[in-house]
Amino acid sequence: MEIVINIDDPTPVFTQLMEQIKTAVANNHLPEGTPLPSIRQLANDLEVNSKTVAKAYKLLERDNIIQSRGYRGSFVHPDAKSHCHIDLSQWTTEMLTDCIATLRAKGVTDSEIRVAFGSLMNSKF
Amino acid sequence: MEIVINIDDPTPVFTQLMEQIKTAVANNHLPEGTPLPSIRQLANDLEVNSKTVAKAYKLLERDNIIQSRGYRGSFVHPDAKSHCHIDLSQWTTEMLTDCIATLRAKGVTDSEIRVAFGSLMNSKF
DNA sequence: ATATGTACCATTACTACAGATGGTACATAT
DNA sequence: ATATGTACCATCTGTAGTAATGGTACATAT
Repeated sequence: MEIVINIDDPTPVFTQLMEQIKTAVANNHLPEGTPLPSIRQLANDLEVNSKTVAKAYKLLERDNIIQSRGYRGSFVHPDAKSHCHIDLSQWTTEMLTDCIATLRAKGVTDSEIRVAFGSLMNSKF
Repeated sequence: MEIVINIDDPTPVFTQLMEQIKTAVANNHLPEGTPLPSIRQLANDLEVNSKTVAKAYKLLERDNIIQSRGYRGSFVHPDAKSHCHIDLSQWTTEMLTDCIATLRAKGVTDSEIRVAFGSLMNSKF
């Protein structure tokens, strides 16, 4: 299992991490249950901040790609393969695309959409 | 017809303009067909930039509250009253609220929503 | 000439957020 | 002791958008 971080790549580090781990799971390079390097260990190896790795791990856990077991470490999720093709971000894009397209069709300005969106995201609900 | 701009109000000037004109139409202070002060004139009176007034007028025209007739000036839209209760911004808020709520319910991070939203708004489609 | 709406060009100040970094601390286990 | 994930605190840089300002110009009319 090799993870390579490309700093010249505009893609955020935590995203590169997620993608590579996800790909490794899909390609059977990381079978279900396989222990992953610890957050601190991986951060040290890749020379990135541990919070950055923690962020990637946290999102991967939310997507059911990996499992965190506290002091026991992190492992590939038992059903990782079936979940790693469920692209939540793609679904998010589709949802928003429809919504924005509808608004634009009604003549709502992009600026107005942005402002309304910003207000909604600020009011935590 | 009096329009007052409050600089201390965090509400943008062009928004204050829109609201007051809209309210005046709803309250019959500005009957359909009434000529509005010209963009430059109003900008001069209120001591704001003409582009700011133009922006308000443009949005009001999109909402069918007023009509611009080029060199002839701007007038209250013939069907202004029936349109001035159709709150496009409110409708926009409702659309986005639903969309965001759905995404959040699925566990999508606010940060992810923002990033996806930003990408979509940049790619002009 | 003068005035209308409109369409470009541009700049400035302000705000907000992402991404990443660093430090500290906790409970839990070996 | 050492290591695990995790949760706070914080700072910094870069980017991006809004709001508003200003200037110039155009076709169209009185």
